[in-house]
Amino acid sequence: MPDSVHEEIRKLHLFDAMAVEHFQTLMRGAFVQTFPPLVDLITEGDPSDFLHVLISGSVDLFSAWNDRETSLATVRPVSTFILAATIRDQPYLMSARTLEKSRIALIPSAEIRRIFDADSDFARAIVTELALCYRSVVKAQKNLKLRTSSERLANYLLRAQARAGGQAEFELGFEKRRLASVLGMTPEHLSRAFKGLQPHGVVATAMRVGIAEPDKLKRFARPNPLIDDPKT
Amino acid sequence: MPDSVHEEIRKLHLFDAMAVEHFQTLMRGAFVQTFPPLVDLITEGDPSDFLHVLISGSVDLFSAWNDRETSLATVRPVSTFILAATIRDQPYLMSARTLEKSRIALIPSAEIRRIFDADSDFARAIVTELALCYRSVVKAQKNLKLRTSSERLANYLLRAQARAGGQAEFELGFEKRRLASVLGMTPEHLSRAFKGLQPHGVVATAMRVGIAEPDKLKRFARPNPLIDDPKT
DNA sequence: AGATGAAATTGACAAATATCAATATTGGAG
DNA sequence: CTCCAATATTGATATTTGTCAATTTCATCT
Repeated sequence: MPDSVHEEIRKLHLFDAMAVEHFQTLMRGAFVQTFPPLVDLITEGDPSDFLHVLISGSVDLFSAWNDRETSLATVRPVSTFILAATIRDQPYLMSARTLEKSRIALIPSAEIRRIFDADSDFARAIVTELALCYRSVVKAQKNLKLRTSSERLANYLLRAQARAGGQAEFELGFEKRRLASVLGMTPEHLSRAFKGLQPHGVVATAMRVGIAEPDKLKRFARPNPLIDDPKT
Repeated sequence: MPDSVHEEIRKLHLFDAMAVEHFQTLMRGAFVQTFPPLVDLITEGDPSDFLHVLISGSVDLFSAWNDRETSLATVRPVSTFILAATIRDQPYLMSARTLEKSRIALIPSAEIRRIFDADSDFARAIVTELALCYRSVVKAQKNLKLRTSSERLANYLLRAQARAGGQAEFELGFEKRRLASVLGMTPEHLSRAFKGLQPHGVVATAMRVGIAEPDKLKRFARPNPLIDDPKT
């Protein structure tokens, strides 16, 4: 594995405080692989053999049951995924597939657990990371249970706009069918939801979205930091 | 705070490995209070001043937005709640209220964070606890996004039966209106969902539920350990 | 035991969301 | 640049879920 990747992983909050020798141990057992788009990386129910670190590209975390399937989250670089399964040495709860060509570092879970026992700085970093993950799922749960689909879309667009730097017009970033799944609705319904937001100043063309009057949209969306702010 | 309570808290996985002196420090700053039913303990958005440990009774974790409200979980003794907010020193994401008369130990969050930095055994225990919490919310999310309300009810009943020791008839444990909220539906709809499960062998009378033919119900519910097993 | 108020159920209806089929659009491959 | 296949949209309709009002059941207090 090239040193530049080491450095990038080391920069992650999860790894930046641990002892050098422990980090090197982890990296010795790890390897980097490049995957084409739409490759299944892990399948829910499988044993959690590797902690994954997404270096570049993007990954969809999803789950299936009884012929239905839903997207639970999108992983963007540089970050880890399926940390909880690794820590608990339990099967994955979600499946993962690449959305585009992606470079992923794989660190053996057994090593992670071993170093976790030996390095308390690493253990503390894991706590912070897990608490953050936990809170983000709680927010997703509130979003889903307390809001209608249009409200979820409206708030999603406001968040996407903030992520894009606050400009009035921005790229949607991924396919509408996946957005629909993330938001918990069908693609057809999403299409109509976009239309329903037109009176609130949303202009959607292909992959670009414009928010004419953010205040107007906000009056409809009623964003709330306890649901929508990824930082808290 | 009486010693018997110390012992009970000490028995919790979260506290059973930490150094004695650290545990005692925590207990010195802590206090126990008894609350009547339906008392608001915490309100989402408030700073997380205390880690709560439920000694007896039961507590509803819920959230509100825009005049709507939903139950997210029920806490049963003996366990902690709002650990993630405490660790991250961030506002609570959920509100909490007692469902019945409850005894609750309150441990100052600042102390928890201090000992967390000093005691690596404690830090490790927190990791395990958080990973468990995280996975349980992911399961709840999958339950909500992949299943219809009848399917959620059916699987809930199977889990409740397992919790009650597997007997054919068992107590529901709490009000149907709250069950409805937990399952993400209205009380009226829940009432109809119960009826809809009659052909699958469910007999519901007041607070008691009977499952005549578990296999029949399972064929409809299709329980899945990656959603329904609280242990994995 | 009877009265009382909350919770649960039922019925009629409305809204939200999904499904299916048809058409339009779009982003790439050659 | 054009065609192709996937994606997105639209329309019509079905299903699921929610709302409101009326009624019944239940638990509890006296």
